[in-house]
Amino acid sequence: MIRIGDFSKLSRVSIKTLRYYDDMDLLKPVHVDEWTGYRYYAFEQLARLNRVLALKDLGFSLAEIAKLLDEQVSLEQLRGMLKLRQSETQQRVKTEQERLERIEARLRQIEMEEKMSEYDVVIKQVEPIRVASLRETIPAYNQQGALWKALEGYLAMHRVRPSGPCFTLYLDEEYKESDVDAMACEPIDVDLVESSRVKVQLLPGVETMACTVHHGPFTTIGQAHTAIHKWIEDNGYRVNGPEREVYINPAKAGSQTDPKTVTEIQYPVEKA
Amino acid sequence: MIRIGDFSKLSRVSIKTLRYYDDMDLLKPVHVDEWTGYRYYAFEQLARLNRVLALKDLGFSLAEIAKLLDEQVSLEQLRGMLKLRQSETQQRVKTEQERLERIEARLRQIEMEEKMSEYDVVIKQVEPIRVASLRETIPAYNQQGALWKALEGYLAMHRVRPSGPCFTLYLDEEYKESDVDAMACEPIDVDLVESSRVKVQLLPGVETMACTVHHGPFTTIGQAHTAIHKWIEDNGYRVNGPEREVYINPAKAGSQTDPKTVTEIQYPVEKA
DNA sequence: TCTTGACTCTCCCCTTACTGGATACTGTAT
DNA sequence: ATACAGTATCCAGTAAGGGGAGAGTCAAGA
Repeated sequence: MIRIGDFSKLSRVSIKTLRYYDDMDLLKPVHVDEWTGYRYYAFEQLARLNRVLALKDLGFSLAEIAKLLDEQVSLEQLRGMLKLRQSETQQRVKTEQERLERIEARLRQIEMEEKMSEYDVVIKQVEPIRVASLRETIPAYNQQGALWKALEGYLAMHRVRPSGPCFTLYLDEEYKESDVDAMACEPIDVDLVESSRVKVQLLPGVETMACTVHHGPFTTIGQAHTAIHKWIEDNGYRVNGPEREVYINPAKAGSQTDPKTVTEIQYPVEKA
Repeated sequence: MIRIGDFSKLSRVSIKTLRYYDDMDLLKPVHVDEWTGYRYYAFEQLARLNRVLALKDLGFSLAEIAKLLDEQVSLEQLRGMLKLRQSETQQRVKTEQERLERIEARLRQIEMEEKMSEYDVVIKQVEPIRVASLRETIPAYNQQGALWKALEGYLAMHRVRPSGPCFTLYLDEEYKESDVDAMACEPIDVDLVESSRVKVQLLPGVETMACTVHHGPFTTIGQAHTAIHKWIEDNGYRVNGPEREVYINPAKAGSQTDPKTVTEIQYPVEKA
């Protein structure tokens, strides 16, 4: 029987860690002096400690290891736990590799432009949402006035108030300067009768939505779209659905030049 | 100005997290009511929050992000931080991939042998160590008696006591049944004069040493060597130096059959 | 036998980026 | 006036230990 310091040197595991493993019931000393509290270990315990370290190295938590060692687990269970470990580790590898891609994209970006981008793009999950919508082909992006007037008038008429910020969906498959297929949406909580123009629908959620925020007048919103497109390409994504413009802080009276306007641009994407 | 719940919904960041970012000085509300403590945010703050999230996604800690955002950092510094992030992330990818290999090796092993191995192999770092040594070609592994008698006699004569467990180094490049080139080593702290047979030397440290523990008589130590060789091969390593047998709990009087014997087998390895 | 220095003990705080809960206060709609 | 949703602060906990304080223990030399 040897004391903790010697056992620590033999195993090259710190004293703190050994005491912690004692507390966690992972590796109890063979004897603890009743009066002094000194821990005494046996040489044979090195084998168990090695097993603990080996399992830790495979990615098991200490709680799992304690379970593995003390309730003797069947080979089938062990295999299952290893498979789980395997898939979690694969997931982590993937996550880190994607992070690496994003870092490299950032580095390329500052090499190219000699500055940090104005727009920070973040991937978020968007929940399904119920909206009152009005879809129409409009002459150009910046001519949505009539659309919103009609939709808001309809809601007001039915005494329904939106439950969140309104947004436009752009449904063209590709970029168009004119004759834009746009859908104005107002999120609603309650029921609402439809009309020939105004439809109520549940927009499906989006798992991976690339989002960025534009702060400034509508006239410059193209910059945000450009930045997010660039980000999507640089980071190995691909657009796979209609984008949204969410009017977080809408312009006064639909002004095109109100500098206090805040808009979130959202593109549904997938890994290319 | 909006309240924290609405800001949370807009940003899809939890209220708890927003309060935490306030505490951490990452994102202060534009206004805090003096009487109620209510936090009020402005729409414009979404942009900063997005920047925080984007940087977090690149792997920066919150403290680093706070620094990045508040002390405006030069482009050069930013590039440096990104490079650092890059190399750390590459390191993590590598670590996780190696872990994956170990998991897969374990899975293969239980498929093959239908049981968990007796021996758990762990990679450890071994410090440089000063030893008194006696090197000789001996007839077979299990005939080290004379070697140890001579070395221990010499130490006793000079009133020097070993500072740790003794071990044997096997210096043959390949496996040999007979005429084994072995070196008996006793770690020492103090100075010691050399003799024609006994030399004092500093054994260099080993970064990656594959270690396992054999618990049982010497006669069965071959199993441990077999197991560790298999592990080394299965896990994509290669032996790159002389192995050691460390006599953690030496057999009584050099007995070959003492069942209480504990020996650690150490092979210096590198990634193949 | 005494002393000194090395060891060991327990207890508490710290790390990261939050989450959950308890309890109290505030704001708004009916 | 009341109910209820929203918000506040404070405390505890997470994984796997690391660092340090203050007190007790062990072994060797004088």
